Amino acid sequence: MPELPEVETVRRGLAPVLDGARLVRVEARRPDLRFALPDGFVQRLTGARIGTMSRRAKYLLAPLDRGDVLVMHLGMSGRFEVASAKAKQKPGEFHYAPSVDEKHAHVVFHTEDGETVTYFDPRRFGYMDLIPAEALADHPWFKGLGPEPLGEDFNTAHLKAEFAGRKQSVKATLLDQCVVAGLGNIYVCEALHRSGVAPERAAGSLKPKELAVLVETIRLVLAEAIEVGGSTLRDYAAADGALGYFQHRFKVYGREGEPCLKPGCGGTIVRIVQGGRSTFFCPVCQR
DNA sequence: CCCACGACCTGTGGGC
DNA sequence: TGCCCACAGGTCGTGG
Repeated sequence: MPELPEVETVRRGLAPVLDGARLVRVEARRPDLRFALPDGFVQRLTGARIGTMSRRAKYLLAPLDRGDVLVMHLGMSGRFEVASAKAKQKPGEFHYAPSVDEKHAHVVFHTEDGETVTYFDPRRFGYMDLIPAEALADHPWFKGLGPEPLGEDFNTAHLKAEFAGRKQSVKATLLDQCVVAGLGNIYVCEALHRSGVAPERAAGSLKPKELAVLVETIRLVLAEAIEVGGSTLRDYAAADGALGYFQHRFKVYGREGEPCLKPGCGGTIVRIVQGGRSTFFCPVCQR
């Protein structure tokens, strides 16, 4: 479920292997993911050294010493697996089974240190591109992006300005990456539930107090998810090297028909469809 | 300009 | 057991 917390968790899992690493071999096992891989993808990466892995919204960024930035988006089903050379030396502790999903292993990066990073993506909604560093900010994928929800530019004043006069539902508005960058279907549902705001409300109808609560709640929900991802990341790393998915107990998402977990609420979670996507909420405590 | 909706692609799980 | 449909974390383009 690659929303911001998952992408951040993936970044943290890849950083120890890719930060400062030189790529000695790159395999593009098919010419395209969601979009065609850029011209010379393999050649432009082979021999390049990666700087420090970073993240913007749901994009992973690997800056190269040649001036390009390798930009990666996980789409719906993208994930990485790391096969560590060191890990292979301790077969009792680590076990990597590269053939489990060979069919969807679309891109493979080999580092000078003997590490292998494999990108899997069954649905192929993910994508990669090489973009000159100086052109990143003006690139269509990044130009209109809203602030990072965990940064200081995301605050009540920002949300007030973005929500002002909007008739669109607050659910759909929060999914808009131009309003705030990195939220997805799950964490919007979770943040609205925790804030006590009904998803069908027009964004422009939220009161200042509700906006303030929403800002703080979004931060909390994402920060907690990153924390969970961090601890799960250690488990995964110890188990099989897979990155990108982890367990999380959600309060509303996927809980249709189950009792609301807000203390004293007593409501039942319902599922509706907004913009073709499922929204889960409690009609009792979300108003 | 704003918004709803279908498309993209494949896998999985539930119901019959 | 097998088949068919609904649905799945995200964007992007089209059309009203």
